[in-house]
Amino acid sequence: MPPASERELLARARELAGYTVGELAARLAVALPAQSARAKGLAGQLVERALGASARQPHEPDFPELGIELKTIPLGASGRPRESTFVCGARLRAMAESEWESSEVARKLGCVLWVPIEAGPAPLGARRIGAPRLWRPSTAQLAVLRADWEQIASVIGRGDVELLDARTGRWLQLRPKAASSRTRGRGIDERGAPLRTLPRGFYLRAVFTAEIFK
Amino acid sequence: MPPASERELLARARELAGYTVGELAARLAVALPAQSARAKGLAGQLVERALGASARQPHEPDFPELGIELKTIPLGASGRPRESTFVCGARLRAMAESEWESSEVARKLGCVLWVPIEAGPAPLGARRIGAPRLWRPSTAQLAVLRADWEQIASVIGRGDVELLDARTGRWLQLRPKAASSRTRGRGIDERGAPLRTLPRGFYLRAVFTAEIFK
DNA sequence: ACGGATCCATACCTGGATCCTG
DNA sequence: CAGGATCCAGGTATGGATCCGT
Repeated sequence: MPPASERELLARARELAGYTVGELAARLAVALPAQSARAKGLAGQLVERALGASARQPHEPDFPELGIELKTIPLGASGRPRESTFVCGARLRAMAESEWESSEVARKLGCVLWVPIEAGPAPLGARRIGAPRLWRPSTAQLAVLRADWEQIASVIGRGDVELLDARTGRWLQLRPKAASSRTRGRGIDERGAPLRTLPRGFYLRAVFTAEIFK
Repeated sequence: MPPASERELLARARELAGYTVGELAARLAVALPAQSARAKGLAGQLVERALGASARQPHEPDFPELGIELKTIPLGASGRPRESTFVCGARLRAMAESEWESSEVARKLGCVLWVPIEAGPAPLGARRIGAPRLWRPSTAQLAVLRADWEQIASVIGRGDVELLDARTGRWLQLRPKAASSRTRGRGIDERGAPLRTLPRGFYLRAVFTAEIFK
């Protein structure tokens, strides 16, 4: 079921291009909610299944053997991304001991298969899947992403996550990642003591992913 | 919905006595599985709901305001318990810093409302709920429970949980508490390093609970 | 008889992302 | 426009206990 090679993965992804999300859902026998707000991550999960992404352990890329991460991304009529892209959850307690090279962000972004999906206002079922793009960051891109990550990680590592907001970082940012603003996860404060705080995640700004789709 | 006093809780529990589990399930609009092996904790959950146990945070007793823990217990025709009683899960990593006075076992056992339920072989739906008993351990009982707990906790605290088995402890024992023997939870080894091991829980032996129902 | 194994319900967490005001 | 808020699916952890082979 999982693709045996990068080549096979790409071939499968190309076959999806042109189909609508509704057609894909029907093929996988999945019902689409009527309101798109009720289906936020659904298209991404359908594409995962269609491409044979493995049931993975947390922190693993979608295709562990290939080291490839899958991301769907909504493109507007202009061909530009309409939303930022979620990269991964931020593990606040472990951030102080993390380094860029071994970070989850670096591993997730090392190689990404982007699958564009037509953005609204069309109903989700009518939106078309686009041509996939396999991307590895350039040296210049990596340098910026790393600088953004290191800035954010150092603040979190000091226990000052509450001082950060989504304005930090040129291309990579930290934003809430939770069911609601009342959700609490585990972090650490300035003294290293346990702290219940809003869970956060790393996101790529749309201005950056637009570069990839230029 | 939660009882306002010990008196009110006991009154509610007395009203349940004499009903069958099937009658209680019907009143709460819950279906009983045909095989009793598929319904292991169900009677306990039905009684919780019938008595108004609060949706609690983990580590809290069932009735936090009253400091009372609810336990159902299967009694055979002889009036003796047919099973051991689960007390609470063992938090292997935190055990080294725990003390009996503030332990979850001591808090759970400080005051227990026992609700007997007729044991098999009758089908679950036909088993009758018995007369409740509000129990606080005697000084002598507490001393033994504490000694058992301290013996077990010291071994866990050393990181030697793998050396323990259910034979340790006169009245309180440690046994597996998991979906299967392959399940793994978080513990620590002799050096304090993280260890994935079988989750365990504290249980009261039936020879002990038999004392309470003498 | 009892030590080890297992079963259900429900809450919580994580990964999939997009929604929605000011 | 974009920062902050939110929504679903699926897996894991926990609390409710009893099952069952030796």
